[in-house]
Amino acid sequence: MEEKLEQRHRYNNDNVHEEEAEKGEDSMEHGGLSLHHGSSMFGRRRDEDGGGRRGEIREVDFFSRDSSARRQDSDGRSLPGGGRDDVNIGLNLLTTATAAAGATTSDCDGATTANNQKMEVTAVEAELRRVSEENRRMRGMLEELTRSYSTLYQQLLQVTQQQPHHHLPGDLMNRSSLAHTHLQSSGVHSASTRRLLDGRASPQQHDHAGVEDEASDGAGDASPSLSNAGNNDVDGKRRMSHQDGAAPPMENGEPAPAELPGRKARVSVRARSEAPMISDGCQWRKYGQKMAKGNPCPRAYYRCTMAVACPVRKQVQRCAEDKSILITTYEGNHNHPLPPAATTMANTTSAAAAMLLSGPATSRDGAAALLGHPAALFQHSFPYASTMATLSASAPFPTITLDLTQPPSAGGSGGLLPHGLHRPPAGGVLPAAGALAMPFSVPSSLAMFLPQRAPATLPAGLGARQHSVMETVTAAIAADPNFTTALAAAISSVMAGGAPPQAQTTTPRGASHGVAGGEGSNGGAGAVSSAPPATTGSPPRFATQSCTTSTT
DNA sequence: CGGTTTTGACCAGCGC
DNA sequence: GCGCTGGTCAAAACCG
Repeated sequence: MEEKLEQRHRYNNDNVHEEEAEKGEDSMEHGGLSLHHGSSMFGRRRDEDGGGRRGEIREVDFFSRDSSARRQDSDGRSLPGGGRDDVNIGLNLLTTATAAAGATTSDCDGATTANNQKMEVTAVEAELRRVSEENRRMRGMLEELTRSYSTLYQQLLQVTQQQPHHHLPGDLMNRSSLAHTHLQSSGVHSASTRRLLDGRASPQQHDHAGVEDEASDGAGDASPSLSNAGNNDVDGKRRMSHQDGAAPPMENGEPAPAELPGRKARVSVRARSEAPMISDGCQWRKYGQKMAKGNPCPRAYYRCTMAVACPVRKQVQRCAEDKSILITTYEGNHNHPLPPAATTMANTTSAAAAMLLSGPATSRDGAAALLGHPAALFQHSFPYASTMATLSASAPFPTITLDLTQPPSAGGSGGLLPHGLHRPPAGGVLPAAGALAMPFSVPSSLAMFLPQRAPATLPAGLGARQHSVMETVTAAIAADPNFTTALAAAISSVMAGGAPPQAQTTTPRGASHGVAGGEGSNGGAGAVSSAPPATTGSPPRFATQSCTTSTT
């Protein structure tokens, strides 16, 4: 517990440092901002309401003044006396009455006082009535909101339920994540709902999902992670030894995710970014760097450090063909709660990984064959995200590539186009940028993970942050014919703290940050499994020293 | 001082 | 067996 707190604290501090050093915004802040933004959707409304309410209360408290002001505004001239008509009239009348009474009876002081008190009581009662009415109205609004949420959620479930069973694993995972996010965000933890979600899991996925849920609960937070896909192995050697197909045993006492033998999924996220790093909401530590064959830019290896034994790793490398593209490959499951900023990407990558692993393919080549339906599944989950399931000829793991290099603007209609499945060039897990260019635009919810997009796509730096939550929602909706699903996804991202507004670019630390060419981070992927702290903000720094990267 | 990055060494798998 | 490659380790350097 204390460890977690410490880690979070550290996370916060780090983010703060990064922000201060770089863009002035860190992932945590993103998280915070995201939350703000996220809540702003409702919160703003609430604020407005509150303001209105406050205004109303002020009216009550300073009624005469407000009334006067209104008068002046509407009439265009000041009506000092008239402005107080409503309120003062009463007083005047009272005074008049009192005076009149006084005229008849000289000892009216006691009566006057009594009348004043009576008036005060009446006023207070009236105010109480008004406040009560206000409360009733607010309660109604809350109920309406709750009802709307429930309805939306039900619709989401229905939509996802309509999918063919074989699509369930990934979908379930995604839905589960969404649900968890929603539940967490709304503070509603319905056991029945969870059961419903878990129960829908395919037999294979069911156990895993259940276990994961439990684990997540234990952690006090859902931890969408890459995957169930897989590779929980903490160390590469173990992973290597598991390549024979044996499912990873247990990790941290947690049963390894159900995964088809011989398959280890990886989720690769391609994001166009000139920035050194994109933050995916997680905290990473670089543990190695290698020059990869066929790519002038070194490949950096990162390990998630948000939890002591988190098995999630990621590789960051710039695309050889297009150095403006960062390729981040995620592997493994987070065994810890993720910050809000990390959930969206985590959900996305989890779904992708699960989809890849849940396919019928039993061999590497077979995996390629399975790409068809997973893509469909993924599209269902994230219709507006382009996905390309690719299988590397050289990699022992099936890899699905999420291409987020297309500008959101292209997306609207593009999202409706069928996905193309590509086989990566031999010898490379990651397809060339050109070859992989996809017809789909990046969903706003995911776009937020892109550090800095090409000028055309997103305003660099702070500008990107100015995207509103509503933009995210509308973009998602616009990109998806399925309103419910899109809305759910958008809300999920918002509630998860992935406020679009912040371009989550991780800021590189120190000189390493920059990447000129290097691998920056991209965290985008992180989301995949990790969504690191996003740092946003200030203009990216480019270090000329190396192509590699940075941490998020 | 503690955490992160750098970087050369080491290990394992694979193809020839 | 050897070389290549991918991936990881770990000591030293670096940084806040």
